[in-house]
Amino acid sequence: MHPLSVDRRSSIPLYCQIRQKLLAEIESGRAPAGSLLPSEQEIARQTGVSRMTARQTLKSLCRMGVTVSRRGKGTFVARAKLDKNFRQVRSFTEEMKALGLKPRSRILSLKLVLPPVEARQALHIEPSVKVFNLRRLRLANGVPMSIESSFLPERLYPDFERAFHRGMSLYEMLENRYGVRMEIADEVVEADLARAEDAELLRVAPGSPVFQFTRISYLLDGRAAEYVESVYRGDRYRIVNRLSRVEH
Amino acid sequence: MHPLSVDRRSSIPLYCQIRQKLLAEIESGRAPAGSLLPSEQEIARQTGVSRMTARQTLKSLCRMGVTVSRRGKGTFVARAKLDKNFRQVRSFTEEMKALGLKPRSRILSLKLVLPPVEARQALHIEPSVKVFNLRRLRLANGVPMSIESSFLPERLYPDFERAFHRGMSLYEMLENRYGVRMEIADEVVEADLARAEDAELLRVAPGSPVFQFTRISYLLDGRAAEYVESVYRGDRYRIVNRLSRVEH
DNA sequence: CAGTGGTCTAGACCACAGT
DNA sequence: CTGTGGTCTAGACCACTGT
Repeated sequence: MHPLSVDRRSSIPLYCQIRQKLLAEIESGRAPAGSLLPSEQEIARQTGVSRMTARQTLKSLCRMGVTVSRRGKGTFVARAKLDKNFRQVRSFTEEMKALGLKPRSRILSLKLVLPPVEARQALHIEPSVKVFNLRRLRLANGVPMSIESSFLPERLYPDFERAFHRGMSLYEMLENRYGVRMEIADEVVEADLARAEDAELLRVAPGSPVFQFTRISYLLDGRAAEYVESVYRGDRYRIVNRLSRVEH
Repeated sequence: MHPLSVDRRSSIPLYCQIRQKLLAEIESGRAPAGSLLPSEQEIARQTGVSRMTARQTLKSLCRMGVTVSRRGKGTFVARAKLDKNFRQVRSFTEEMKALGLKPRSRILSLKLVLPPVEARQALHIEPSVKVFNLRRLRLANGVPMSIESSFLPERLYPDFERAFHRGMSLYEMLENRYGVRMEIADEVVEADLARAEDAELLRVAPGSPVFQFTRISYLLDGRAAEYVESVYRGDRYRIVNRLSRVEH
């Protein structure tokens, strides 16, 4: 294990600097799965930070799923980190890039519509109020991956229909143009069979296995700002998750 | 919002006491989604704890997905907490109880076998070494939910075949009898169609949508201690997840 | 016993948001 | 400007693990 050190003139928080060094040790294989990381005391001694700061480093790694800590024993390296993080709000674009794939989208339709009842309930919208419905086909390296149907309340996104163009990142645009930032999202995943029209777009046989995602995104003030239904190809997509024994 | 207080004679950590009170406010509806919780300073003032302890309370709620914190703004209540937590290592029994369902199991088979190649690779076992294979049908309120096939290395669990009986919790037994505790697990979920023999056990039509779970559980020292393949009925099971904007 | 992480204190300075 | 959460310090006592 390389000796640890920090740069106190840097604007990067000390615990982040130390975390980066420890992550480098782990990713390089110098700290393999099951091995013991330096203790809080030891990190504090080597770097000159206080024990609370050293502790913050180790807790952070623990929450990332990279390590496991046990009182009286120490902090141990867990298995190699997984490529997909199921816990974080991410756009399709971000997710595909993280997997090393080239994302692309095709807009299937963009209309102002009366929302289906599920979207209306999720968005707490009165009957007869219209919302924007954006349907897109999502591709990775040119291969169809999913169909995404977003419902966006009109009052939150005035003039959306004209402002949104192909190739734009929806989340970036909502944040930059409307100052709307999704802070948290609830997602439900179901296993289903591809319906004929979806199958055609996804280029799979009708009745093929698919994931059905339903997502409701919320703002800081608790308002629902997006309702999304997506169909993912079961043969090209998998959910990966790391579980911890304890609730942090 | 009720005034906060703590009992310093209690053995429950102060931040947990405060967290319980805040959770009660949220669950009762007195602190609805989008409302502002007391600030760190305010909690410290009301309870007499230090600001760092008050802070620990709010960070903990944030990590549980109950709140969202923003510098300069405060800590806001997120939507009602979801019933299933996809992040925590849980047995089928624990999970069903959390959903208010009555779990039951039927042992389909328990044999010492040469493991399939996937299990062998996951468990890092040499060819020709045998492992225990426990196959169980899982039921909730009497309705078949899933088929679970666990592969357990013989050397970790001597005499397992004779010690394990129906009705026992596998995880409890592994911990109590063998001192083996799964600290972390990696899980992969795929969408698939029910094969004929699984469909019969699950009482669904062949070709029905199912979730295919693959789980590898690890000990503190990084050793793989369990490889599990499960098939869940797609019509009775759904994955629920809460996503946060930030990586904690 | 010494070493580990878990909790806690009473301060400090900072970046950011809203006035 | 005040108030918020984010980072950080230099101590403290505790529960748990190993020898």
